[in-house]
Amino acid sequence: MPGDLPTLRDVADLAGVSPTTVSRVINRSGFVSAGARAAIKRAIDELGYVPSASARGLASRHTGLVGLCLPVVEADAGLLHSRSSGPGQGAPVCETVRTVVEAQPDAIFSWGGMYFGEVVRGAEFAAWEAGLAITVAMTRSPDLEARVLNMAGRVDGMVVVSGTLPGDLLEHVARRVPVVLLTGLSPGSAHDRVTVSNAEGVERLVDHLVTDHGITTFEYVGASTGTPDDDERFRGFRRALLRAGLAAPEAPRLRGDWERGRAREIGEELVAGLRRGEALPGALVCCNDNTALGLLDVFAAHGIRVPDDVVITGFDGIEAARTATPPLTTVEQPMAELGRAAVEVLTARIAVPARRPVTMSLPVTVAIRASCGAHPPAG
Amino acid sequence: MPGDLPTLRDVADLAGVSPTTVSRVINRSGFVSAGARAAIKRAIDELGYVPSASARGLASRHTGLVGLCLPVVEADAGLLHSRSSGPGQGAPVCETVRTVVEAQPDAIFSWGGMYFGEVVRGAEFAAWEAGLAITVAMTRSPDLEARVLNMAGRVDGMVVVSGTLPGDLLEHVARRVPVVLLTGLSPGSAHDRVTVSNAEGVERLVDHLVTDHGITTFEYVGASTGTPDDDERFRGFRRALLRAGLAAPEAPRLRGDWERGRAREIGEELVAGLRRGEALPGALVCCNDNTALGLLDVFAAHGIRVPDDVVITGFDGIEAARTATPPLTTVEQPMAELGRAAVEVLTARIAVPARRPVTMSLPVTVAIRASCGAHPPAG
DNA sequence: TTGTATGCGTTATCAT
DNA sequence: ATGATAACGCATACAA
Repeated sequence: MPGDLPTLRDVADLAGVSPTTVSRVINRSGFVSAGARAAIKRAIDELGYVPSASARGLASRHTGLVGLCLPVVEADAGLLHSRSSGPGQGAPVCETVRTVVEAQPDAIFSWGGMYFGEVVRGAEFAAWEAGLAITVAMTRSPDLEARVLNMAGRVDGMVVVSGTLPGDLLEHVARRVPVVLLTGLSPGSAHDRVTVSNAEGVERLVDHLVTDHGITTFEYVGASTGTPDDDERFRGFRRALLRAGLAAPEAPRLRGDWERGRAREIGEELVAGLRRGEALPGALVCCNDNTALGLLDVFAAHGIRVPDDVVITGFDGIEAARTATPPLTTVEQPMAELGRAAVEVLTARIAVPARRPVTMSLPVTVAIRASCGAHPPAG
Repeated sequence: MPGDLPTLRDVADLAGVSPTTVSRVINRSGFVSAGARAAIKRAIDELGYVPSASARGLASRHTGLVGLCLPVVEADAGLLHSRSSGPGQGAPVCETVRTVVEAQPDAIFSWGGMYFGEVVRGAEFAAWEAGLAITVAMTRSPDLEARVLNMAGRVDGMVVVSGTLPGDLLEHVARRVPVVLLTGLSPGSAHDRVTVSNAEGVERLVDHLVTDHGITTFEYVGASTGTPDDDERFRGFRRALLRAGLAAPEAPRLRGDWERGRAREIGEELVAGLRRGEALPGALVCCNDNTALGLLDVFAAHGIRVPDDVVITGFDGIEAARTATPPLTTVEQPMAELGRAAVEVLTARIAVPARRPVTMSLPVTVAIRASCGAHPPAG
């Protein structure tokens, strides 16, 4: 068939050499005469030849691709809902301009405020450095298993944000390709892992609250039980309090679900308690920024002043934390570095499959801002 | 070899059926008895079988992958520079916490302020809906050609942000897979294209400046010559002025390069001119937000008040535009929608290769904010 | 430095 | 509903 794509054999024929020789120049294996190389290059762009990754992968047993499994977050479902007629029929040209005075007042951007976008960027960077390409998927519900296995069959290794895959699926995947778990540790698991210093971060943050702001009563606002990152962060919280000789609960007494919506409900309950005469703690240390921002929303609505009436802190360092009112004191995770580190650990694992599992913990940054009572840096 | 991965044939043997039948259940082709299907499923997860995408792609002649070529932007090179020892040897565990009072004062995030992150997100969404996966690459310099062709050989189609690939490379790629150009039109090209209403957006914006703010003198701050998007935007600028009966230049008299850094230099020149007695125009209409933000930087430093002394507007709608001081009036591009639309056009093209090229233009939103003198919405 | 032969794991075609 | 068989396009021993 003339409409067919040119193959390596076509190039070889046109250049008057054997397929092997063509393969050699494609793979830069050397041992090719200058003349042959030139003839082949000419043939390649005369034919517009592009090597088939499928055939290469099949023959060489590796693909040069690494996969990234990201969680799907709150706003993602709601976004991108404005279905148009679709590009299927004809030439869909629409020339419209809308004018708005203030766009997306409370919009929560997806990918966790581009939070995971940063991870992708770091991962892409590391992959590029290693001569690899990346494929990305958000693990959405219908058909999750088929799609994830599909990715597993396509890559040399996968980075999985922990918690995004059911355990059995994860193990199925891991039987085929190396897996690096990102952020969050399930103790005893046999996989490589990249995480951040969750406990140490919160510990330093609380130290600051105790030492520099003299706060003595604390409440931790956690996520649902059994979430490794949350557990770690609470551990740091508790440790700091105990070291300071303050009372510390055995477990979080307030629990959200990482999301701003649920945090608002918790905020409302706190306000209701306040109305009943229950005092607010000196500080509410939240498991993440979204939770803290939700509380901020509610307190602002009820005239409760932060940090004057209560101090609020977060964890993550999402963009919205910096631009919140007041700006949020938080523990910043190096998201891009996490992505990069995960891919670096993965490539190391691919190179040496037998090496025992490694855990890499990245440093975090405590960002002191107004929500804990800090004054803006003197101009 | 026992360390080898199980194949479809292994599954067939264990289930006591032929490879064809196994293939049928994997591909949901139907025509398989319930008994056979059950036996096969059991065999699959007993063996931990995962189909090889390479083999599938080779046999079926399509991969279920679409590629995204993104441009590499200003800050990307500088970011991610903090090389550590690398995870290569041993277990690299570092537990550190740094404390900062205010992080990244002027940080320009990469991916154009996550600008292209939004595109990726939209593309991933559309791909997912179509049962496809995506692979992403920033087209970095060393080895660009090899890497891009690599992607081309791996996918069923590619979305290319226009301007990121040299023309001959683009054509090489396009000889093998369908290509959709994103944003920016090179007239006469034979590819599908997705863009936004550049001209209309700026036109409406200038209309607003003329009608509602009574501005009569304008200057357009463009990008380097021959940039399609910039040309379009200038066209809208000029059209609006002419319609209003105002003087309009034939071409931009001020030119940056899309980046904040160069924009600052332009700003300095403007300030120098002012010192020499040249008046500022009523409004500086910029080709993009970064350019506008650069001007804002310089004017703030020199005590020139925006919008009182001069009005500044942008284009794009990046996050930094919303949080700038003052918030920037701009034309917002629907980035995620662009990504989605591009992939939708691509899948349509893959389905019907012969159809003639389509151009899809997405509506933009004029976001009126303080930098043009608008008052915040009444509470 | 170059060529020959074989097999990678799946789908597709054609039978049955 | 199921099976046999032939590609698919390349890498990789191995031979020359």
